[in-house]
Amino acid sequence: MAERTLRADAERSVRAVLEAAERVLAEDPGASMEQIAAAAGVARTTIHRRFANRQALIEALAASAARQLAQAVDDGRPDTAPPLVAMHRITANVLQVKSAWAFALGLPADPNGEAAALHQDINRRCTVVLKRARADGLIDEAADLDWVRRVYYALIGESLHGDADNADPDTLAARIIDTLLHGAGPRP
Amino acid sequence: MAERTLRADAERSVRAVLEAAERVLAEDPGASMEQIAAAAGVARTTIHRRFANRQALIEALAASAARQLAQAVDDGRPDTAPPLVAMHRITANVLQVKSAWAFALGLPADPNGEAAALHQDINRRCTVVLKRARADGLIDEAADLDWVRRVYYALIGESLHGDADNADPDTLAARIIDTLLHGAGPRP
DNA sequence: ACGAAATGCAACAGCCTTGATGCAGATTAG
DNA sequence: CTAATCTGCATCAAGGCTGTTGCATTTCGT
Repeated sequence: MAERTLRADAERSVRAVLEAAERVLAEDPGASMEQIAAAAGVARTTIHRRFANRQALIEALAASAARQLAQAVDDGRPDTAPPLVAMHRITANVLQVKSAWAFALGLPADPNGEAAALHQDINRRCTVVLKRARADGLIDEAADLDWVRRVYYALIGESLHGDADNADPDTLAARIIDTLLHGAGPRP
Repeated sequence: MAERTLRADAERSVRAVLEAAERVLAEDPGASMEQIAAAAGVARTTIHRRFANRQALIEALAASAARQLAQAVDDGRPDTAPPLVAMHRITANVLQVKSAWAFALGLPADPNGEAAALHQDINRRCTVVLKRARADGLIDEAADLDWVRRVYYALIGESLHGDADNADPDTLAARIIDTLLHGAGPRP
């Protein structure tokens, strides 16, 4: 993992390839290295110099995206901010990262890969926030927190499908949390 | 569309191929025709006799699955049964179909294909049920029904990810509808 | 039982993709 | 500036997948 420091231009190439891979593969998961290289403005051989296999590229892509997602969660201060505030900030942050790396984050995580560990860590932090929310009376005592977390993820994922929809992350986040906590039923 | 009546064994082959395609492609969307043929217990050439292209096979798969999904919705009597009953029955039915044809139903629908029309029809029926539920006071007057429908779909999709989970469709359906209507917040 | 339909098998050509290699020129670090 | 690094380009071999065809054999419909 600890690759010797790359030269500046090489690092730029790697980033360009990863971003191009996200764009191209999102539209066609079976796209060729050639297509990815073209989208990155790079020769195909350059990709092969940095990533041995197609799979190596994919794993690097997944790991990169997972790191950004973990950062997005951390930025919301899940351990210290008031639960409702943390949930809102985290949701808004995650929405942005997920919309930019939808393909990479939807990848089946290799159990021994870096991405899997990161996702597990994210799950932990998410559960922490939910527990704190429950302690504050925001979530029902009897609720199955694992199910709540899965519903939360699903709501985030669904929010991203709305294309030209209201693209403001804060508005979307508000709706997600409102739906998560209160559902669609009539308000008192 | 109106293919001349196939002989009984031919029809069996087609079914076997579609079921095998669902199984194989769900695990590896890039799997070869050879793998699908093997899983179907059929020679690769037989597939090519019934489906000109790989794409033709995929479209047929999507259409077949969409038909079953539409049937599952219809079986819940969305127009006549009491909204809550219809929602529960439809959800349970859909869960079963979706778990059996997850890959095919997740396929990007060709706008001019049969599958797209069916999905549109399903959306319509779903909206009808939701409107009836709102008229009965089950859903808030101010709720955005389009969002509610999308959340409903997302909850169904999420429920299928739980593998060896509680596999009883009725239990899962009950949780889905409860979450959709009330969320995770504290109960009165 | 008879003819039509369907299947398996083998073989083929065409195409695309993957990796690898060598080399000349551009870019960067110190 | 100078040497190391990086890149583009051209090329190559190997392998896999697709779609098709011909023929012998089995299965079905009536």
